[in-house]
Amino acid sequence: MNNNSDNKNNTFSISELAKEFDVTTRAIRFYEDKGLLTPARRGQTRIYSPADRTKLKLILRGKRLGLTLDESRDIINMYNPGGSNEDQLSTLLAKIRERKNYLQQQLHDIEVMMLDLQESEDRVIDALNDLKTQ
Amino acid sequence: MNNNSDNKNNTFSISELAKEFDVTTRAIRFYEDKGLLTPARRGQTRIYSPADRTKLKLILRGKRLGLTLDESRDIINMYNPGGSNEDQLSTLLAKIRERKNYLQQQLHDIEVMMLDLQESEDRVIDALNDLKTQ
DNA sequence: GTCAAAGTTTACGTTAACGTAAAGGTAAGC
DNA sequence: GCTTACCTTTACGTTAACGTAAACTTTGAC
Repeated sequence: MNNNSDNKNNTFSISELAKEFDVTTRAIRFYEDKGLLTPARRGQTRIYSPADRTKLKLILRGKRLGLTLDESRDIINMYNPGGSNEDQLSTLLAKIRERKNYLQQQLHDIEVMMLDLQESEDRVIDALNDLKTQ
Repeated sequence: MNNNSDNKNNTFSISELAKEFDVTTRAIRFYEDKGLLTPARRGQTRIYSPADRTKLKLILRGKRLGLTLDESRDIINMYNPGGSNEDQLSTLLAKIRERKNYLQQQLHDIEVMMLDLQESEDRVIDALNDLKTQ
């Protein structure tokens, strides 16, 4: 056996995750600083579980949707109720629904922008054809 | 007639637009600094046409989708071919398609996140029901 | 043992997108 | 003429999300 960090238990090194998701290790450590990830350690070295990997995935998805890291952390926390107090649950429910509404708005924005771009594309294609059949 | 800036020709003052879209006048001027808007002037005062208003709308839509102002400017410029050179048109076409791909990715991200949030919402609702029927 | 690759911490630098004064011009209403 | 409301420019401040560099340790391969 020659290279890979972990062969049996499925865990990941920081550079493995960095490669897989095409981010820098600096970024991953930064997410940890901000409290979004809390990998285990073997000595000094960080060891990432599949759960950590999933969280990173969620973070990056959030980024693509224009969320801040704080917002992504909130969303990640939404996935496991945790505090079972009724007030907390209600607050959480409200947040979830607010998020869904925002996503709904984004969906609409994308639809409209897609249509606009499609029109632009059509016009550009027409213009190109005009040049060629000239 | 008592207040509004313009009664006949439909133009807008900076604060009118600021109110309508719920942004600050500072932000609107900033977009101008960055070359995204170029309103007419009456003396020093900025006067916005419906076209300017539309551009502002595009900018804000872009923001909601996580675009930078530079990217939004690019997109706005995509809407009118302008330079009719063939190379330019091809480049433009490529950009448009790249944008569409990105939006496609975002659509997928939203779908997935929506589903995840729906599951979370269901779980939270169940938890709340459990508390009440306890 | 040593060399390169990958890991670590600490810390200063950078960019985007405005916020927030400061200091002043202009026009309407009283 | 004075206030009030809205406009202007100039300019320094701020936050988020890392980049980049320095200085050091650990580890597998030869």
